[in-house]
Amino acid sequence: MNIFNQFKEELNLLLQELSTQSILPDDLDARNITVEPPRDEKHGDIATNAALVLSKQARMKPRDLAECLVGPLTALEHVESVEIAGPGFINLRLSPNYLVAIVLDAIADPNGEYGSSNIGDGEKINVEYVSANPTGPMHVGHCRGAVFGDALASLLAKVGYAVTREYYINDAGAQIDVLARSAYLRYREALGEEVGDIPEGLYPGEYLVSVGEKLARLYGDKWLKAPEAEWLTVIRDFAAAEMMDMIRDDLASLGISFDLFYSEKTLHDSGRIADALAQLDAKGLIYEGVLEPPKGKLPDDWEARPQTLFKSTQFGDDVDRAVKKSDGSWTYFAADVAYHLDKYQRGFSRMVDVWGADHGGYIKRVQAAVTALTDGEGDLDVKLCQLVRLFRNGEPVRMSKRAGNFVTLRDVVDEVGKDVVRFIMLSRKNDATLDFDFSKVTEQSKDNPVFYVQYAHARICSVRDKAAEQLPEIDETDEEDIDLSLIQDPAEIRLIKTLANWPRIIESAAMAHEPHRVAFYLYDLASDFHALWNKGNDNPELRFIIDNNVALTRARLVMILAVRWVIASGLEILGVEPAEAM
RNA sequence: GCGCCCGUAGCUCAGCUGGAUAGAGCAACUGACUUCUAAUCAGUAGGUCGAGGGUUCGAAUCCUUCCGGGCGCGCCA
Repeated sequence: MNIFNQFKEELNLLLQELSTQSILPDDLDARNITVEPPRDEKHGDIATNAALVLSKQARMKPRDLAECLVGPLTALEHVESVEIAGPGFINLRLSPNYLVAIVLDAIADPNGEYGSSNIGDGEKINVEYVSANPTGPMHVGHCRGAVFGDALASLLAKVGYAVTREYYINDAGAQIDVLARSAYLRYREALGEEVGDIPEGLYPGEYLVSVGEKLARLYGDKWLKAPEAEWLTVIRDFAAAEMMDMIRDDLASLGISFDLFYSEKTLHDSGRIADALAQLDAKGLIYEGVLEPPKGKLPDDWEARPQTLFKSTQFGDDVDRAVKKSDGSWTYFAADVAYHLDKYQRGFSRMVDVWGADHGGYIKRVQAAVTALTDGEGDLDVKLCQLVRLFRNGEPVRMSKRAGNFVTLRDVVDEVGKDVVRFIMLSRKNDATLDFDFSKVTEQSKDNPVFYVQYAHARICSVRDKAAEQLPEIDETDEEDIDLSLIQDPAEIRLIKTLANWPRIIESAAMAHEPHRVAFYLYDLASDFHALWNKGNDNPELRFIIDNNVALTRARLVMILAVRWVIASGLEILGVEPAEAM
């Protein structure tokens, strides 16, 4: 249920009617018409720009066209008044009783999840996120993309997409050999060898110690004197699997799980990369060539060199891209081409990748590959997550990878909790940097949005319990008998209007791939609720529980329980548990 | 040099894919606690939406040129 969509349908019917009466032309393009809540309450409950958008097509002045619509709109049920404003906006005012009833009934409806919709129409969509190299534990930098991707996936599911959450394991590159060598060193250490400082170029982290110990238990001294060629593959696979276990645990601490972990290595082993590149070749998009040197500062070792290139420029990229290294192996990009083709072949025309902002330069080439391989059928949206800057009491937290004192995802979750991390990570647009202050995010004040929203939820639970205690007869009221027309105060109506907006928020957030809008909405909803609560402090008649008035109390409980429901529903999308008490 | 992202109140940020007089929070000032949790609320003040030009009924939003900041820029992942 979405009252704005509902009125848009009514409006479309009216427009058709005007077409048959030849007041409007037959083939109207109504796509740009919006039916939405006006920014200013004085403009009523629902506003439409229909007359402005259609005036050119209708060859009428906007206000004249609007005049034609006023009559039929006024005749609609529950419409209290219709006004033409400004250049030709049409503002509708609904009867307050109707507005209250339709919103609260929709939220209470056990057969429909208020806010859910089916604009996705069951279409498959693949959301790929995190995809951290399996070479160590996850650090805070991964955190944001992890939460963002997870919440986006939930959001898309909420609007009717068939979502697959996917993690691409980069287990094929040189860094995985480094992991193997690092683990091998720890293996020797576990067998009693003195290894001293970890050499430059290997991973020094303590987390590999237990991997070395496990290897020692598994293989004894079998690899101790063996050349690298003999142990590399075995230890590499073992260590990578160990790292993935660790990463899965880290993700679980954030409440994140995936439908599929996809290994880059399998792309190489199965010949899928060669297949994908052959497809591009068949389309005439692969050639041997020499790239222009980049303008400006040249890399020190730059030299003209023939390469196997993909004509990504044909699809909007800035330069053509190499798919083979000089040793004949595939580039990372080649694997990614095959990976995205594979997603498409698995039925995902729609794909979303969540990357760190430092990968921005990579977007065009992958999109070019998707367009080329799917003849434009596939759609890849890439969402970049900007940096998270850590602070403690306003002071930046210094991190250096070399010193090994970088903050891990687990450190953060252990200190402030999953819910705080998740909410804060979504409290900014993905492409804006985010400041995360350990002291601020655990503060219990409205400066902290997590707390503020949780507090509203907890307060409602508190009222609910209090009401059951104070007015036991309340439960005897039949659901049908609740008189919602008792909800009349302007602050109450404002709250109802905010609730009415929830389906629009979900829908627009999902279409824009912007889960942060949900977090901002919840803050606004909590704010409306807190405002109403405090009006009850000033004016006891506006409290939710009115001792001698069961009917009114009942109606108000329905209202605030609706708020509670929407908050819980929104938090669920964000992956945050609502608090019953604080 | 080129590409992408960003620039909105003193600070941190929203702004519903082009709508009406640009909104919150923090900080500042004024006020509300024998309460359904004051962990909150109400009010005041604060703006050339980086700058110029363009598109149109209408621009913070789209196009263009500058200015300033971030990221990236032939085989890394």
